Amino acid sequence: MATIHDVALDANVSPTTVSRYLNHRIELPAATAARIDAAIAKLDYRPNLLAKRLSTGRTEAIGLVAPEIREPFFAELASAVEDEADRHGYTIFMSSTRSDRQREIASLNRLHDRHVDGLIMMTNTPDDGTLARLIGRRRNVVLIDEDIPGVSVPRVFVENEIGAYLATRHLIEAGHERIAFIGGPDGLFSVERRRAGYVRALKEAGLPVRKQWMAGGSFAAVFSRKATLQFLKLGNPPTAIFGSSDYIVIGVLQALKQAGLSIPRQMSVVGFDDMPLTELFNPPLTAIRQPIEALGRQGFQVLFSLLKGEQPPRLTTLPVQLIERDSVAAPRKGDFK
Amino acid sequence: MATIHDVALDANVSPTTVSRYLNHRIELPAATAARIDAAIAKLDYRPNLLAKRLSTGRTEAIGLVAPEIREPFFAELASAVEDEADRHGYTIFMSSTRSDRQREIASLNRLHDRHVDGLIMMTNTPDDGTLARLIGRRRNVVLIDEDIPGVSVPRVFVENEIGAYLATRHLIEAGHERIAFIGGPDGLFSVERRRAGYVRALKEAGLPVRKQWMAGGSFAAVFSRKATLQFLKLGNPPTAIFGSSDYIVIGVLQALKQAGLSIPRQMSVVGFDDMPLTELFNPPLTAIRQPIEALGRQGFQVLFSLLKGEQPPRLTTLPVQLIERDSVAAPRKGDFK
DNA sequence: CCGCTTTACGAAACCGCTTTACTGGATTGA
DNA sequence: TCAATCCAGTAAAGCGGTTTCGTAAAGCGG
Repeated sequence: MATIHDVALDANVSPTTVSRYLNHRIELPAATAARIDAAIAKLDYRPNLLAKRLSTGRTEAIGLVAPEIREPFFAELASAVEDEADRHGYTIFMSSTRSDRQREIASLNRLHDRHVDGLIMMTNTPDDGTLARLIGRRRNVVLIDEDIPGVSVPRVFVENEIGAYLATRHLIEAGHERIAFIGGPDGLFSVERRRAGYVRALKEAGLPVRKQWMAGGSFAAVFSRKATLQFLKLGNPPTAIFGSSDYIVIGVLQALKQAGLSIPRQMSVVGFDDMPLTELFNPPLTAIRQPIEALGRQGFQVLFSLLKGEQPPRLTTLPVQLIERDSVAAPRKGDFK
Repeated sequence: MATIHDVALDANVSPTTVSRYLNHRIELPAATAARIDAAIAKLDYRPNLLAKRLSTGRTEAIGLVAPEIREPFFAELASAVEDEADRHGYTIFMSSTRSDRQREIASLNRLHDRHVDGLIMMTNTPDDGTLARLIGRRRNVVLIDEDIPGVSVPRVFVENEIGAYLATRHLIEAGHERIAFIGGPDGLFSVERRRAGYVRALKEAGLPVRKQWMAGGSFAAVFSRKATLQFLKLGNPPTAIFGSSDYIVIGVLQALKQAGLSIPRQMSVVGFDDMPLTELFNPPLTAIRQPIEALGRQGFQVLFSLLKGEQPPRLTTLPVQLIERDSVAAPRKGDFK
């Protein structure tokens, strides 16, 4: 394969000139430029990226760290990041952490190892400080979707509290008074915010906030399935469930199906995320839509400006939106139990 | 940051020795090894990957090229590849081609540019020879899921023909005699195979193969929706539809909903892929399951052996399986039209 | 004790690009 | 006309590893 030397030789200039010409660090007389262009074409020259990277110390790649890239929410987000990155000449490395601390740390170390120039990080397991400490030492990290307390890197979030408020109010407006909430892992920032929005809507409507109608602890579907079955056993079961993530709602759906309850006739359900394909669910899911695409693009933009040495905003908050489909109806008192 | 020189200095050996020790190309007396280990720990030395890559010419990264990584099928597959790659010390670059030839070519060029050591390639647009020519020049390419005629790289496919046969026979056994088939883009290998399986099942059962019950041309949901509505307008409409991909079935579902037909009472539907979440669809989808995970892992394995200079099998074919859910029932003659 | 093998390691070239510091000649301003 | 400036480049030193070739010293068999 041709190197920059071969091109230089053929064009009768020095490698320096070729390099600077290609990197737009010099303006050459048309004749010289033409000779170089001709040589490049003739030799089918392609700069050796490996050499370039060693020389510049930059990889023009960024890492995207998510709990599980195969899940629609993250897949969609990854796709947006990739597209935005591609348009700026960056490629992306993806890694799934399976919500495992060790894998999260390994991803962070990739940044340290110059695998990538920067990192867009998503986590959904509460940090005990390990992650915060590690991130504190790194430059060029952007946090997306979920906070890690104690770190000061730029963050891009959505309006979690408002979204939960909207969802809950939607249920209240449909006539529900017994509304359950299923959150995710305890201590997780977004979960707390969503719980806060739920509580605010209830209080505002003068409805009681009952501990037995609130569950949490994990995003796993098995968990929310159990929680839902728990709810159904109550003497005073909820008539609606707000799941603080669509994954949680999947478990809710499974539980209701298992219990033979029909949605929304016997139980109304609202999700959070509005991840792809939920409109094809049975029934099509009413949910708070996160601006997944915008989240990804903004995430890259913020990282990009960080890489350029700029000072991006410390916090970007993106709006959410209630998407009404068919999983919410008025409650039918005494319909069961 | 500490370099190999610093370590060498501290351990009182040469960089050569450190390098060879770290790459297991030499066996050192315990004392020397201990000195090196100590120096590494003390200086928190991490090999500069960029230098290593330039030096070896290897990146220990592979590319994964798919039409659209955000779609569940590819997301799942990507996840499997990533996991398998990770376990062998490889990282993966993903890119979505949006079924765009230019983007496919760009991905291939990444391999040429030493971005990656190898490529796992998926395409779903029939090739006019461009791709085949390009791939012919590249080493270390593995084709997954879909063929490109005229290339001789290793391939990993599923039993497309058998899968379609199973799906069709399943419908026949349920009592259907008017079974439609919606394929994907014309000329696509997997689509042809699936059509062949469909035809074989029909013929074997002595059922007629009718052109007006067969559609094709694209994987897009809008397309299959139109095709389905076409079917419904026939004087003699099918009572069951076999969609040669779950994406196609999504369009079918939309059309049937639009037409107010219930599944499976008025129309039975079978999909192909069994991508994640379709069990939550309305109704839960009966489909031929592709072994997505195995496809990804095998794909990596084959590429890996290619990278090691071995001769992997030219063709690996993985088995499929019929997953029965609730979208198939016996036809009810004269139920509509 | 001599020649040979093994052990333990090192010097230096190399991977291919970028970048800093510099130069010889042409142009310009005073 | 002479110094200053600009133009069009260049030589050479990195970047930080790997790898080839080689050697001094120790071990060993006869």
